[in-house]
Amino acid sequence: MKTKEDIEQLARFAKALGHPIRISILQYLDKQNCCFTGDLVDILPVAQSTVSQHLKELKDAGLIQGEVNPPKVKYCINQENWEKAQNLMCSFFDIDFNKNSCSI
Amino acid sequence: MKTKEDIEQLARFAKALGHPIRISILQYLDKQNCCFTGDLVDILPVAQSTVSQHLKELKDAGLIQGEVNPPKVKYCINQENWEKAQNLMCSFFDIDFNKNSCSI
DNA sequence: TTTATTTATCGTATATTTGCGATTAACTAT
DNA sequence: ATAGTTAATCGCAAATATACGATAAATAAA
Repeated sequence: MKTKEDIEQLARFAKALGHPIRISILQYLDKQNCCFTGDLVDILPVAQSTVSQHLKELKDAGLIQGEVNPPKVKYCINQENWEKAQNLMCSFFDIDFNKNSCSI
Repeated sequence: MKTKEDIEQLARFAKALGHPIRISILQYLDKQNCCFTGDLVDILPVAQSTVSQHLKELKDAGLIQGEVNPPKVKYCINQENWEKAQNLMCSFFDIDFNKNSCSI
């Protein structure tokens, strides 16, 4: 959380998290590991095109990735960026990741 | 991160964090403990009215609070909601707060 | 080839966000 | 009472976000 780049990256991640539908999508993906667009359309209270749009935003933010499996698309968390978001957020909130180092 | 309310609350917090200027403000407040609007206007690359607007959004989200000290206004982090945001974010990212319980 | 399935994209409408200068409000100090 | 200081608010413009139905693309199945 020192550099301008970190601040901007954190803001981008946070912005992507700034909608209940997108939080729900990420939560579901984290739980299920992966899923198809259709699975999300089934459980979310918005139209299919709207779900697609939110998926695109999460993908643009780098938080998820899609694997085309025609005619379906399988979405997963992008682990690398997910951890990056985690780290930035923890650093921002002063949460010490090494709390559990517990070397006695 | 179970209820609809938690999801919506987290999204509100995240949305408030979704702009570099607001991240910078919160970071500064966290570091300095408190400060006046003018201090922020001095260090941020936007107009005074724009800073005020971002402060209003952070206040509306509950992340900061202002104490009128005419003609100045002193802003601080709202600790209660700050911790709430921390908790929601940690729970969302599956970060165990009790990692440091380390009871041997 | 036609049909069905799934998802992205387009076009559109509406709402929200962002940023600015100008003004107003609320005080202090003179 | 007047002037000065600080910060919020207003009015505006431009950009972005949100949501939807309709359409298109890409493929599998018939």
